[in-house]
Amino acid sequence: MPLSKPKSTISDVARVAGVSKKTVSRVLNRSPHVGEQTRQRVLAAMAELNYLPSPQARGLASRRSFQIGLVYDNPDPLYIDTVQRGLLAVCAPAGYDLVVHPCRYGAEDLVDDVRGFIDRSRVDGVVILPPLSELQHLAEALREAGHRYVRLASASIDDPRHIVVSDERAGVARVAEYLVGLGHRRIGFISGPKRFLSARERREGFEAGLQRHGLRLAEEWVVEGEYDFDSGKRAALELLRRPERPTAIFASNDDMAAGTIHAAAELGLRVPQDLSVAGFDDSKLASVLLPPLTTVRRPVKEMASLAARKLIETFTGGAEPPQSGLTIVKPEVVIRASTAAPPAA
Amino acid sequence: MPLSKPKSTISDVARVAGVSKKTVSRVLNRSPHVGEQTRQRVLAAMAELNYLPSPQARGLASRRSFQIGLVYDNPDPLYIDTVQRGLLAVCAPAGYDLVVHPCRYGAEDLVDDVRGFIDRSRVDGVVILPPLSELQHLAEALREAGHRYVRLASASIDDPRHIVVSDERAGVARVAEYLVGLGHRRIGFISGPKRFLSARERREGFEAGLQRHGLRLAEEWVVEGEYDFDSGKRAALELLRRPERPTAIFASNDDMAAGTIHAAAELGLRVPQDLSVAGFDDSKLASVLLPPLTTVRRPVKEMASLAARKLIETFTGGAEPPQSGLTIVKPEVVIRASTAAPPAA
DNA sequence: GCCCGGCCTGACACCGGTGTCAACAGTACG
DNA sequence: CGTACTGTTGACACCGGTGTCAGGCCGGGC
Repeated sequence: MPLSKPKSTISDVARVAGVSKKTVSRVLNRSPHVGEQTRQRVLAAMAELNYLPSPQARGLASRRSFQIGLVYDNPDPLYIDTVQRGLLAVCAPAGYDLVVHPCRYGAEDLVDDVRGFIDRSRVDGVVILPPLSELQHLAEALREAGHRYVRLASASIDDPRHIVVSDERAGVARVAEYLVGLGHRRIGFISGPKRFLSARERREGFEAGLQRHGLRLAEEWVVEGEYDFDSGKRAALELLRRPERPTAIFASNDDMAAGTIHAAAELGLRVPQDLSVAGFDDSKLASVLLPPLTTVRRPVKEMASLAARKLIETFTGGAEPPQSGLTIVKPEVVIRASTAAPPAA
Repeated sequence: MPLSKPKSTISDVARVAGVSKKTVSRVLNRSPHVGEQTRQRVLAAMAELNYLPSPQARGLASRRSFQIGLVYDNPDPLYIDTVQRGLLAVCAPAGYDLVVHPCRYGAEDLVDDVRGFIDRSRVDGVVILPPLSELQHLAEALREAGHRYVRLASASIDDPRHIVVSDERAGVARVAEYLVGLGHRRIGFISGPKRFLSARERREGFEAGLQRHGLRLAEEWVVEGEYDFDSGKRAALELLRRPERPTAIFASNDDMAAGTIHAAAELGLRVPQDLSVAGFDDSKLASVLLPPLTTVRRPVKEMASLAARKLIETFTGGAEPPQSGLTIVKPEVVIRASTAAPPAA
């Protein structure tokens, strides 16, 4: 079987354009010190020969791979997919490819795994998604090894140049206010595992929202789940079997909110007439559930694009470009049919 | 900021081990013609220096990138995620990285886009997912360009060495038989867009299943959807508003099945008492829907692993290894609460 | 008219591996 | 004992770019 057609090289282009390899290289890298006519000749030669530079050769000589890595362990595939598209929206035009590296949050050798990935693949930098992005020691290990990275996270836990933050606190607070506004007073809260920063952020945001209306979240209205359907259902059943039943439940992600809806059905409660349910993520689930779920949407794709831009900036940007300060995006509440006013007492 | 620590190179290893670069290279590539003691010395030196070969240098010299590409345009993120993990399960141990390249099925310049991706990134080969994998002209263009690829598809449409097939016909046939076995006779069928091979395959499978019980699928029981929630809901409403209402509906994927459940709810029909609903994909939706959805599960991860294995085989395998014949996997029916016997007449 | 500095350009080494080919055992064979 | 292998090893060019540095050209200041 024939290999791919013989590709033309920089030398071919140089010959056709009547210049040196180095000058072609300069054109390739948009070096400013190239005469306009020369540039045009080179560009014409490139076009004529259908020239594409070899990333390996470029990488070898310049110690850059023109690839960035995505490091994650996230249970929500839609999130991953959206992030990948958001990254590529910036990477592709800039000539970068995306190499994916899923790994395990709880793994003993997580740090070695990630460092090994970067060292082996020679990606120019990595984007780290939550919950991995919350691991301070991971980030520090990478920093020490001299690797470039940008974290996506739910709160500011890093140098502004290495992080994109979604202000989940504010988003969740808004849901709390919305529920209170509907008239709810007995509101259950299903939290994520406390070991995750995101879980703590969401809880704090919820409390902040309640406080703004003079209410507070009593400890007994909080049950901890594991961010998955089953734990959400269990937590909801626990809340709903209390003598004084909540009229609304906020689950810290959509999977647990789905579990809550199932729990309600099991107890013969109608959503939203008897119980309002809200979630977090605006996952695919949310719109397809019955009833469709009120939830919080983070601009995931935009966050990813911002992260890619930040990362690429650190490669190309000469000095420290201070224009890229702390990047914060604001989630929004998506109101659907799973929430309504509480039943008349 | 310091760049990553100075990496050790093959020359360092050679010096420490007291051999030539070439011998180190041989050890690296598992060449059989290396003395056992020499090999040990080299391995020891590698370990001591914490040596990792540079993929760019390897790639430059050997015209291989040790990366494979994933080319797709699929609306189901869980599918993508599962495929990625299945590919990596094989790629990682073999020393390959995965570069992702989502693209648009309907795009004018799809072929150029994909070829451009391969040429620019220099991936050693690509895996193509449905529905892109159904595009004959894409595969042919790649073959002509001398690129390696493996397709994942729902029917055999290529040289066995370039495809992994899931026998969706058989899977759907089994659902049909299952519904008939429950006692259903008036069964609606929501098909995918006819332009997709997968859609046609599923329909044929369904008809085959019915025929096995002496039944046939009347044209008026078939409505075409677009594989998404809304079109599924519309199609179901159309079926359910007929004077002679179906007692069961098979939707060609889970999103449309979810739409069907919503349609039933809108018409005041209970699932499964008044209407049985079955889908296809076993997406995340399926288990979380209320009621949970009877559906068809393809072993997606395994398919992806097989595809990766096939692809890598074509790089390394010397001659044509005939052992890798046509690879067919069988989907299975997952029975959940959305299906039951039809209501008594 | 001369010198200086800035802008363009090219020669050449080098990045870190692999392919080719030849040299050098050691062994079996005639 | 010479010959022909087979198996192991190294020298060296080369893959296709980039970094360094030097040189030629030009305009402006003295």
